[in-house]
Amino acid sequence: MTYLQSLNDVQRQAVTHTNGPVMVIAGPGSGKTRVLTFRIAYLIEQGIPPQHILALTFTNKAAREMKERIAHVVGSKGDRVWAGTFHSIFARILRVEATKIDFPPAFTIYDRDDSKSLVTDIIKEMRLDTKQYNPSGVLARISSAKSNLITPELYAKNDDLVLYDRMNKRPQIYEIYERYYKRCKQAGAMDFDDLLLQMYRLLQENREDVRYKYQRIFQYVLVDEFQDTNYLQYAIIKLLTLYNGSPHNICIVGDDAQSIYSFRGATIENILKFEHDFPELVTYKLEQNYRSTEHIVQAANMVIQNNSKQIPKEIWTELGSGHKIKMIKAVSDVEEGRLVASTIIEYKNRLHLENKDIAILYRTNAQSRIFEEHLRKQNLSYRIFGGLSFYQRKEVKDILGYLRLTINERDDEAFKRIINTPKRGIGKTTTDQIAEMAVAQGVSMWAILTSGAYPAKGKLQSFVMMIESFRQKALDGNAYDVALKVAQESGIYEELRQDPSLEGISRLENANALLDGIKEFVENDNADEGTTDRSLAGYLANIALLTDSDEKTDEEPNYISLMTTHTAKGLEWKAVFVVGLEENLFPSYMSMGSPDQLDEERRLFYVSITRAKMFLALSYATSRYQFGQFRYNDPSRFLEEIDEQHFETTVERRGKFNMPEPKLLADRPSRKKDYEPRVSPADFKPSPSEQIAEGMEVLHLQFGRGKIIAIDGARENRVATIHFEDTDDQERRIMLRFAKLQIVE
DNA sequence: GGGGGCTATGGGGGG
DNA sequence: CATAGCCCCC
Repeated sequence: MTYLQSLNDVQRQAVTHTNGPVMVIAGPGSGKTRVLTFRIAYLIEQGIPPQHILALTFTNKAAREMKERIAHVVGSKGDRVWAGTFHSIFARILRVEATKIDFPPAFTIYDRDDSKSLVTDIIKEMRLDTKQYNPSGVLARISSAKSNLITPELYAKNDDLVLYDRMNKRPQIYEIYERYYKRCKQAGAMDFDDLLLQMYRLLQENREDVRYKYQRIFQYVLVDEFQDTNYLQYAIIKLLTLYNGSPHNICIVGDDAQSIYSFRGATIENILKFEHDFPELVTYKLEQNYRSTEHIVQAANMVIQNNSKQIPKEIWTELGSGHKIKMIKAVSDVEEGRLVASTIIEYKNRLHLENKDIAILYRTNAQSRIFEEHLRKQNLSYRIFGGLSFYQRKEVKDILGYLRLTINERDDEAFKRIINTPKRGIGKTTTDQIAEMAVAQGVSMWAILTSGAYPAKGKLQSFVMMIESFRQKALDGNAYDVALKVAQESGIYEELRQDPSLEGISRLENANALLDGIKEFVENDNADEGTTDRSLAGYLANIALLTDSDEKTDEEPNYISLMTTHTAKGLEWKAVFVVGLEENLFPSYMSMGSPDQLDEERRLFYVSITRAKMFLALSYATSRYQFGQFRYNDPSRFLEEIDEQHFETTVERRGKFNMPEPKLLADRPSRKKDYEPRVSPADFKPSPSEQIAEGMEVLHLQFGRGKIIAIDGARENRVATIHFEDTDDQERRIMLRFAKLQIVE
């Protein structure tokens, strides 16, 4: 057990305290993954059979890393540990137990697009307005209800929820939820939340035999990133660990300061409830940071102190004071891209860093483009994580749609996707009629075609026969055989081959890559991802839960990483650039309204800066193109929370913080959420910028009515000084090239 | 009834 | 800047 010697005292205690409830509060870089994996290895060495250990994580990457490191210590028997994401472990169990909760074993997993399209259909069927009942918003309500274990029946009976919806002029959400729930069930489909909700139902509802079975299997339960669990996830964990006679062998690991997923229902309440539910709990705090040098750690400590609620702890490091934080200021998003790219080149030369040592972290995916352009210009190789996943590309989803309908004939979302893809002359009118009949009769669209309810003649007949031939193939062939037949006979291959454009070629490559992936899956008997199910259904379940960051790449692994701050959690690099540090972007304008949400943005910033081992650079742009408009934002409040002793350069300061190009900014920082248009966009007709002159009265979408006091600069660079009476009587300087202004007659 | 092109609209983070 | 809805033509 030599590995135990590599741990510090607290880490070792957390590893070897195996019986009873344990909570490990693990600061950034404090060796959390080591503790988790060594704990599992230690359990196995103590004689606990690996198949009785359950380790739940939030990402596939974390699960994979854990499994690899367990295998490193205990060898191949580590493979039998139940280690995976909540969603993948539950999907695996649900597939085995599906019939007990009235789902087909080959149930479909609806992704976000499927869910959204179904919700949109339902809203339209109910003859409601899709603007008032914005599908994403409705889906968010449904998702949040599910995460809080509120079924459609409970939703309708819940006064708070119903009142809230009524106040928001969406009183029928409860009914949409009801219909949505029924339709998923009818389609033999589960959305991401259902993987949790149905798992709960499986264990809870009159299924004592099933519950006992899994309580017996999972004798030791570990939960990573516990601060990110929602009410429902904790409810499931309790069903597995909190019962009469339970040894309470549960270990939760997390850090309240790194809780960044409340938007998907995560609640810090779970930590408080955990202490209450398991009173004999023993807590260990990992406070020594082995990742970053002092300026970074202290800056992080300072930032997080501004949050009101937190478990007291002080992160410290022995790695020396290290380098100070670099501040990069740009006048525009484009300049920010250029400066970051040139700083990277300088770092590489001066500090001998490689691409793989460097990351650029941004708040929103939309920011990636500019950095991408500049890195390419400088011949720096990079990889963008997140964004459109491989499995979300059209050509890939089309093939997957056929495979889905092949194994689950009730999968209406797949049906709608492929009925006329590629074009085979079955149009909207026909599809709508089939869909309408299916809803009216409470059966699947496929059933409408095959029961004779809708005469399947000609093109429809051929479609039915084609799908049936795929089903036949699925019976006597493997997943790859079916996929190949689909690609060839559906017409997808043909269509892609006929597209000679670069984009078309790349789409054909994607289709081929998908087939290769399926082949690999079929041939790989080692069950590396904890899946022993090599069937088509097994394949589809597996990839439904993969994200972009899980994909393998052929490229040599020496690239600069670009990803969102959320995706970066759990990762580390020698040099980290956190970019776009502006009010309304980071913190996001969506979070400006509530202190709780601002605290979460701050935790996100805390997570971001603690990814850096040696070099941290923070950047912002005073103006950026956003939502089709040039906008001016103040530097992020988070920057002011770091003491200037931690910054590399002392710059001329304006108040606490220096603001470049002060002339382009309003007199005082305007930290207001006045992003509601002051002028109705429907009535707004921007005038050509050449026509705008001194003395005119103009309208601006955000700032409202104003008078042009002066114009200076020439041609493209004309800047108008405008006095807006609607917004705090402020004067703003706006570049006419970008501003959209309407002249008032 | 089906297909293609255009306009309008909305836009956060993820399994 | 991407997708949905709409209009017009076949």
